[in-house]
Amino acid sequence: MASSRRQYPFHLIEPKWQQIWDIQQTFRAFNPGEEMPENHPFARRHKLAGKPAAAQLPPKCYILDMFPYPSGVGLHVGHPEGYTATDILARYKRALGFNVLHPMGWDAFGLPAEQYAVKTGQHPRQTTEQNITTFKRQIQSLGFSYDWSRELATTDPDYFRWTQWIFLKLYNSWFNPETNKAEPISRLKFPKELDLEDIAKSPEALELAKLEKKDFDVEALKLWNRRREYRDSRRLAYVSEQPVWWCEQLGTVLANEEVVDGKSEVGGFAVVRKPMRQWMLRITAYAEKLLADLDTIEWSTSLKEMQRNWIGRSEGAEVNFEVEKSLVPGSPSETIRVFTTRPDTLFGATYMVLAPEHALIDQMKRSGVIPTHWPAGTRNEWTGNAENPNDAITAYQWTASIKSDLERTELAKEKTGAFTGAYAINPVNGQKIPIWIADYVLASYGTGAIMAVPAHDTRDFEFATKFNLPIVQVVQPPDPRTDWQGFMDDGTSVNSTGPEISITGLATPEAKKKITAWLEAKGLGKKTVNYKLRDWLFSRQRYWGEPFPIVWKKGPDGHPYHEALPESALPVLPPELTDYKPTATGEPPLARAKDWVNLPEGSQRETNTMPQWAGSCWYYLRFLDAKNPNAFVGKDTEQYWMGSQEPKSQTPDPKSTPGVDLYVGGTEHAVLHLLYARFWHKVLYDLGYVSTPEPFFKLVNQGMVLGEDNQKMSKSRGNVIPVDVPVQEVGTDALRLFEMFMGPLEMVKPWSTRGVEGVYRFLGRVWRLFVDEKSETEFEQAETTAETQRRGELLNLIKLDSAIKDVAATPAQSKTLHACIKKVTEDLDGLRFNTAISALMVFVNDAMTWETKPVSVLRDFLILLQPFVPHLAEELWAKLSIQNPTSNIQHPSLPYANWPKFDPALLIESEMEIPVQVNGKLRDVIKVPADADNAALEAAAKASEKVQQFIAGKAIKKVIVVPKKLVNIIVAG
RNA sequence: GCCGGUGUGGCGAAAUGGCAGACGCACAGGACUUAAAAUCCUGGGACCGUAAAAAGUCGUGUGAGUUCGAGUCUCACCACCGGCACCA
Repeated sequence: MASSRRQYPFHLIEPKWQQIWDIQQTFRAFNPGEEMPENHPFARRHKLAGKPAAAQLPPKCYILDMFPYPSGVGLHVGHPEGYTATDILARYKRALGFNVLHPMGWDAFGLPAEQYAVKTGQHPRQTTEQNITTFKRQIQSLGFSYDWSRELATTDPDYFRWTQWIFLKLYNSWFNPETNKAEPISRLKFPKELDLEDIAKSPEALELAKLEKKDFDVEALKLWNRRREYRDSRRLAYVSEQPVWWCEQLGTVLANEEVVDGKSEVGGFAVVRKPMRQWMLRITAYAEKLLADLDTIEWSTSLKEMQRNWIGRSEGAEVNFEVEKSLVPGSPSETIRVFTTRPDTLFGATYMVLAPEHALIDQMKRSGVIPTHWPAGTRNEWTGNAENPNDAITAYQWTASIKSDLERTELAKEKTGAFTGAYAINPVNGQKIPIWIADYVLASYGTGAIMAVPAHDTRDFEFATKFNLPIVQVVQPPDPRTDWQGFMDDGTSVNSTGPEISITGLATPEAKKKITAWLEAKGLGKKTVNYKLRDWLFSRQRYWGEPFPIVWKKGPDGHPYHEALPESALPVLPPELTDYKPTATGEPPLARAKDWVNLPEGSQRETNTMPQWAGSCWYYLRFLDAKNPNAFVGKDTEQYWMGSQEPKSQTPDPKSTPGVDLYVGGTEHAVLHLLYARFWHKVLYDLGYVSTPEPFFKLVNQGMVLGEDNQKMSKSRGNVIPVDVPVQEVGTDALRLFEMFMGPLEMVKPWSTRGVEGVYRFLGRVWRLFVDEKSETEFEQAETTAETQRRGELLNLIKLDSAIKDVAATPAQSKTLHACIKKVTEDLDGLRFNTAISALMVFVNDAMTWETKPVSVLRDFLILLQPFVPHLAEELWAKLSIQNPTSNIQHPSLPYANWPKFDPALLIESEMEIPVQVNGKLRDVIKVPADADNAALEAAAKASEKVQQFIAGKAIKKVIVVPKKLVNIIVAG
């Protein structure tokens, strides 16, 4: 292809316009109150030059891409798909009159730069900056209309100081269940026993006493400690010692969301459960809001479903089972609390299972509920090889603890467990049921304990079958032929009558209601909602991330506690290191910087860093006000860009939506970034820092672009096409156009080099629709001899085709144009880029045959073309303007030219072609006047010769006439 | 296993319940050219026909249904893609 003649001089046109846009700052978006340069095309379009901008700005439109992680490899042709879609929309919305915010930045913290640093000693900042340079060059070569003045990187101290600031807001807030929102921690009410009765016991008094007398009130200190613990345990950012995912190869802990199939999402390394002290964010407090508010936003069903599944809400009941009293006199009674979604099956509970890590197990050992010998009548398959219950439990707990979760899930083909020797009492019928421990019950979900109903739960059924435990039917399937064993759906309760309560004969929903009410009345349980969602593990043992604005101190009794740094201490910069590995003792790399860690007054800095997701949780807010030194975003600015606004009555009539108007990105962030960002946004909303409860009003996932071989693009397959290749060979405009022409945005679709050439040919046709062939030949000859730096000017040699005249359009030409306007406009509104492009092609195919080409028609066409193919459209627009100055005076800048409005009157035909069917089969197409009434249509249809062949001599039973559409004649026989 | 999505020519794909295959790729024929490239014009679902047409029949994963009429709506099934997966 390289040897063939260029379709048009894109190699000169594209750099030329990118430079003009850059110098003119064409796509700079203006904030309320910002001064606008006199000659900026946006100011001219909206007549805002020299006026106070605040009140005058047109409605906003915020169009956002998921900002990339700048890897060293650069972009391949799959990357620009989403960027192209948003850019087309941004340019379209500008033409409609919106104030469009379309920014780009870098999600730049991350593991690859750090791993490279460990290997080579090169500072991650240096690697990151190099990668950003590469990415930026490539993205800029694609001609997107980003406002680069708002560019940001999450690794900039001016950025992450506000990430740390938001962390302080989380740290200094708690979730008040009464108001159902986050509130400052200062408003936390202490329980009575922790209330300060005596000012002398206040922390301040305590500190004074300590300093002056080297002595303190022990009681006051205890109270002070307990108050602090109480408060710290309720913060939205809190420290917790609990089993977390530890990845040895990555040298860090990971969040639930970052662990896939028992392996790290990054790198696919093994992960193990390990109890560690970690920072957590209380996302579970927002489970209900995160779920409910999905109904208020326009996301794809599949994406919403993914979030719903991840949040995993289930309604059910908690039920208390008394453990059968121990033989030790005077020992306290114990209760096992279980969660079930099927309280209606309570009569079928024939045993109980505790997770191996359940805290009650140790307590039961201590209280003697667990017997020292196997109870009489214990079956052989229940005891295994263990001498006594204690040994059995200890052995099983040990086996379970050394299993990784990979083994626990992947190898769990067969159920395992151990009998504790103890029994519980089923509250509905007083029956004694054995208590087991088994790792198919997870400590982290519900109460960590279950009542097992083997008749109506697959897992319980498997377990009961293996260990020979009783299986009792309590639900009758609606269809009597269905086997009740393992029947899990709704049916009718049977065998469900006890001394105080009966639900026999009730349908499942009623049975649930009745038994739950009874449990509540007896104090034996209550209606409960459970979520799969866990709190967000928020610390990482890494170097290249945001340090926590937290220090650790020791109380007078030596007890460590944490404290937030003041806002004035932000940003907390990471220390300079030469070695980026974790320490030999397994501490994070930051711990190597002793001078940094140990503060003069004796406290120590937190050495964990935040996860990569922190920076991306709020970057869309920083874009609004990227340079603001005083706030993470200015209040008026936030309200303008994120708040919903009444549509202003002007032409055109744009409407704004709350939050980001359009967010486009890959589906890989469904339960990571998109859930975390919603969570932070809701906290900021509760605290009054943002105007909307949801950040992203409309979200579209672009489908993946596969390699030409229909496989996902990857280095190992060797099918990766870097963006630079098509940009060199056919230009950015052709690349952009093909990205959108391949098919619907959301679909997965394969790359096609031939296809790119096809749209490139189309652009050549557009070019030839406008330019004079002779002048182009002269240009080409001049180009071969000209010096490189003068070539850009040679474009001026190219003249417009002499058929382009400043004359009125013929009716047929107007019709072609307006059909195109209608289709492109409607398709852009529906994000159907591929069909919009086909409409542009239809227009060009027709216009190529015109003997005279009216300037006004071509100008409107260029406005339609401009969002897709901005460089070529600008070049042709400029030529039209130069050669037809009078007619273009009110259109100085193509990106801000008014989007044409389609006139339905121009599309009305005088004659129409109407298909005629006989018995539903097409037999003829007849020409009729457009205003023909039903009777005339019917008569014309019957008069058709072809139709006559099928209806002659037959009885007409019925005639269906659809005005302007079709006639269908139904005949007998 | 559960949830979501998608099945239409050789290929990417279009079609408010109303002419299936717009637009493009690939292909074939022609024009221009010494020739090629580029460009322009023409053709095209399959089958059956025919010198060539016309006419006809069948066609949107499979099978049923609703309807004057179904790619589109309903039910059942099959295949592929994505997500979740001992979550009680």
